[in-house]
Amino acid sequence: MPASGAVPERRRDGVQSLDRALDVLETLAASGELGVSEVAARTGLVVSTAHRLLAGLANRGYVGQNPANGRYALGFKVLELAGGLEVRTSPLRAAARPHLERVQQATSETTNLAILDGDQVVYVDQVEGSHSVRMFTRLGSSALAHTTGSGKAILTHRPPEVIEKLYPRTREPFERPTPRTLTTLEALRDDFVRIRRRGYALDREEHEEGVSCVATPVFDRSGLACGAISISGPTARIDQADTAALGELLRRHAAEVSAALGHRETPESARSHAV
Amino acid sequence: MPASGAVPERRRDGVQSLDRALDVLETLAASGELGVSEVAARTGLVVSTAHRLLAGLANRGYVGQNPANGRYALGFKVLELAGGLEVRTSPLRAAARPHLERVQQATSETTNLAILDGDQVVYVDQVEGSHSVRMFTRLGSSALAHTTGSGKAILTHRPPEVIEKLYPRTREPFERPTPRTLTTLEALRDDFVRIRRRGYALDREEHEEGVSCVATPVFDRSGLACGAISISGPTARIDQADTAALGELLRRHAAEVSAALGHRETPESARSHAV
DNA sequence: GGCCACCTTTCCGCATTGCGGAAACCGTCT
DNA sequence: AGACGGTTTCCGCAATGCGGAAAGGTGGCC
Repeated sequence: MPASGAVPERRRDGVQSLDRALDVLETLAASGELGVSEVAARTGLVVSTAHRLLAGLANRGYVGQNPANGRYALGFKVLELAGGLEVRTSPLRAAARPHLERVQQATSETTNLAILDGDQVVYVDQVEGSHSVRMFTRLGSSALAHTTGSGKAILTHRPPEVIEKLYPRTREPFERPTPRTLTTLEALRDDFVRIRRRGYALDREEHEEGVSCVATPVFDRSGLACGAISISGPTARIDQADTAALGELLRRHAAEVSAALGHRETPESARSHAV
Repeated sequence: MPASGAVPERRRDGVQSLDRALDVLETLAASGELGVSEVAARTGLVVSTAHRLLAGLANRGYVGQNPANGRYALGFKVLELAGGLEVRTSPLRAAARPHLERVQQATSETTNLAILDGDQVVYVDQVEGSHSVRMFTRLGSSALAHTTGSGKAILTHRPPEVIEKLYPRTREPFERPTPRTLTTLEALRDDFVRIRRRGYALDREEHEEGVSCVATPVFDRSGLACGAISISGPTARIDQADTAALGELLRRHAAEVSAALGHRETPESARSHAV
């Protein structure tokens, strides 16, 4: 592009065709089945480029084409990739699964298993609640750790220097999806103290208006808080329930999950890692 | 590339950088954590290219870099992609999950939920057996349908013209991972008849030496065989068990899963779709 | 039944993009 | 310290992928 008067401005990170292909995949993941031109419209690509990328992804099985209408959707090869990740979360998931189910049965609410990835939590497993109005977190989705019960439950047991690196004062106020979100390091630290005292973390509409969540951390054999299990649902219902009882229920199950992972329960182990 | 004497041979399908990036992802999925140079070695790329692709993937969260040693591994963003697929398998998985667990408890063997994708089956859920020697199928992995119990169970209920398109005589002998694999359309059809009579499919080391499998199809509300549930384990153990009883167990559970999906159980519905 | 409109797919010349050799950088082990 | 194994950055060259446009399909409307 001769670019009349503009500065060339050559950005040197990212590979264009790869970036665009990932846009295409994410678009399909979000929207289900789409035609080439729809993909092009949503990604801002021209159709011929969208088509080339889709064809390339289809060759490899990452997208599939409906033979009836020629439209494209995510292919099952992406599951295989996820399977590669799974080996890393597998012991945790295996240990937590039955407990998620029991907690779900006891409360009828959606229960989740989350892990920490940088400053985000990733939901790696869940059992859906039985209420007609229930939480729906897509598996594999992520959220800012400081805005969620699970995130705060895990962060509480990270050493302070890690916290300071993740949440430097210079970044205040932290991103704020709702008015109740904690936006300063001090507010977070205060909450960590409360969480440690109570034994469970609470999120009352800090991540999303109308939804609340109770969460407790899970520890692996090295004593690291490697994940968290949580109950989430409409604030009205969570408020109505005895949150202390929910917290206690989660704590008991979390302790069993930790034990299954080889964590030795010493009364202060949770505390020692906390400070 | 001046390419001394060779024919240019410009292949026009596939986007080079995308293809290579997918190679990188698949390598990481298969191997876990790798350094740049290891990735380069395994994919046949030069290190600078491998690094560029890894950096591009890392920008988007599809790979993560261990800050300690600089090595790369799959990132959690791939889970999010898989979550996009999940919405398509979700009702099936939700309906089948409890039954997989019960079958696993009753038999102590690994139980799987598989769907058909072209001529392959994809394992979309599983409950691991409790034996110390047990089947390990990675979630999201796929296998040639004609070599597996689940695949044959589903194919049995596909119309003959679909079967003929998938398995044309011209492709005989079909791919053959073990000596017992069925390699002709006729052999497959004979097996379909047996499967219909018995009510369950059997795979005695047709997919992998030493492992056998019993499987039954699951039907959705439109009467389509949308998946299969199966038990798999070492041939010795499967043989020792009463395969007819295993088949019957699976049939009962498969019927319940089908019912949960809205399939109306008419005695000949299975048969009518079969022929 | 035939035309039209919209969609997917293919084509091809141009220059932008990504390639890869080589050099810089960084930490560890001897 | 020095050397080695690794990651990361740099940069000129041309192969690669870009996108406008045309071709090929399909279904819906008159």
